[in-house]
Amino acid sequence: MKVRTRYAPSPTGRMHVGNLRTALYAYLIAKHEGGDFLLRIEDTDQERYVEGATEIIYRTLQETGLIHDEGPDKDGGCGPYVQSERQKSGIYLQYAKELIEKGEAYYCFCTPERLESLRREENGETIMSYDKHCLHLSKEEIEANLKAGIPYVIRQNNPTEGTTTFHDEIYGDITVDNSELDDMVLIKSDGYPTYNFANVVDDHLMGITHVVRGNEYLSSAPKYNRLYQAFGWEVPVYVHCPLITNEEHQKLSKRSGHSSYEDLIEQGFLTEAVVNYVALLGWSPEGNREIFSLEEMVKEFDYRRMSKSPAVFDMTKLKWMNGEYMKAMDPEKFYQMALPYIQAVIHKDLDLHKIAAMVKTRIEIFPDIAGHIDFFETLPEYDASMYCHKKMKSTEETSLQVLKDVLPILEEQEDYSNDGLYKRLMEYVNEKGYKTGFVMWPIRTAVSGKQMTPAGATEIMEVLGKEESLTRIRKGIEKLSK
RNA sequence: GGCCAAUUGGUCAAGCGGUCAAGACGACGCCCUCUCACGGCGUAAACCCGGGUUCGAUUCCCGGAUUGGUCACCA
Repeated sequence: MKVRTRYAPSPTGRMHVGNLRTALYAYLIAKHEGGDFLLRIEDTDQERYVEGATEIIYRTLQETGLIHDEGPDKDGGCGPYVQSERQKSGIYLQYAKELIEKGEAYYCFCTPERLESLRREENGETIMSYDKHCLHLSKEEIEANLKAGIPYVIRQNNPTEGTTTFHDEIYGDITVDNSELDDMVLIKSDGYPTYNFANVVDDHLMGITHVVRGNEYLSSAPKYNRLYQAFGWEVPVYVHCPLITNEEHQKLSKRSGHSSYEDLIEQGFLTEAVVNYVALLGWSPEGNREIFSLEEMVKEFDYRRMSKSPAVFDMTKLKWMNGEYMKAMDPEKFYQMALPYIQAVIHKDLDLHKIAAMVKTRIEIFPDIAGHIDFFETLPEYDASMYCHKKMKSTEETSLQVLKDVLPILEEQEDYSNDGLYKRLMEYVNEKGYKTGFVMWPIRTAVSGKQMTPAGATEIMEVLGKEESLTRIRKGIEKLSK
């Protein structure tokens, strides 16, 4: 049978990295087997619906390369793929009624007030379990209530004795007492299905073979089994993904600042790196490789190698991985992407290609660029003590001497290419019997005003050009002469 | 609190009864070097705690501890 998985997000905002990973795994499981990956929009909660959120979903899937085979915009014969549209056709109510016929569900007319009285507080958490009050309503009472237009929901009728076991590919068999199974709402009083119900109905109708979802649904999974059984449907393969947490081992929240894909992109991360990194949180390939393109992941992915325990989202490692992608990137593409960050700092007419190349192996994320190249634009204020460097054996005195020696040489020098400058300066170095750094350190300091730079002295001068380089060196001499 | 799950270095993780317990990030050190980075080499750093089972447990079983998830007319 052809593998079919789906990603079924709610349009409530940006795509959380946990959701992104779930979507990724669903995609990989399907594609690894040559199956189909579908997109279904679960918008049954009109209150939480966020304008534009559906577009974010499309865009994110597009950018990350998780291309769906079927979805609202790609009819594969299982449509509609938006739950609110499916709802209009009345399918959920129809299936719920089928369950009522079978005695697996029942109408509930309980008021919010009565429900409220069922709540209790436990460790600051409000918890509630329904008492099957309306299960015992007579046929006549139900008819009367319905006729009177009293608002109702439809609840699942779960047994109170025995146990239910369901199987998860990652977590194995999980058995719970049926007494733990609450009579969850299937159809809300507004006529919309709940997530739990719509999910089961739609997954079945759309022929989903592997249900890939977050581990937070693990505890409600037994109820799903009961639903499938009640319908007499085949239970799909469940693949629950371990949680992704923040550094404090708490569920990633919007507050984390890096909880969504778009947050990360705004922070200067590359899509490929984010996808690659997130894939490795909760899954490990065979062997020691860590850098994978999406295509390579499709080939390698085996959900049996997923882990059960939650993983901390480690920004430090993501940054490292991003740096790896930066270094591996095509130079021209890197230049294009880095350009806005460079131009935010450099307004002079300098060779931006060269500057981009300098910075390529030195940054992890794009915003790092500014701190590396700001000195090209203007020479920062710096202290004369910066000329002292014990390893280069240079002091303020020796630096002054070197700069004075070198100034006329550089004034004469016509070829301001990196190679040309280096060659000429090395002549001076050799002539004097100095160490290279002894001469280069003061020059680089004068020309950049910084402790560290993304390039050597001569390379910087090449970009700065003769005039500016000389100005800065003279300024250095002046500073050291005081 | 009930239920469920998880538990290997700071983090991601390999391991699936016998290993000096992989690898990666990070940290630290060395080399390379016109600074910093890149690159190369290396060091430190872990099986939550008890009981079993077994000739032998990180690995299997049972308890405990800890952490997390869940207990909505949200998904």
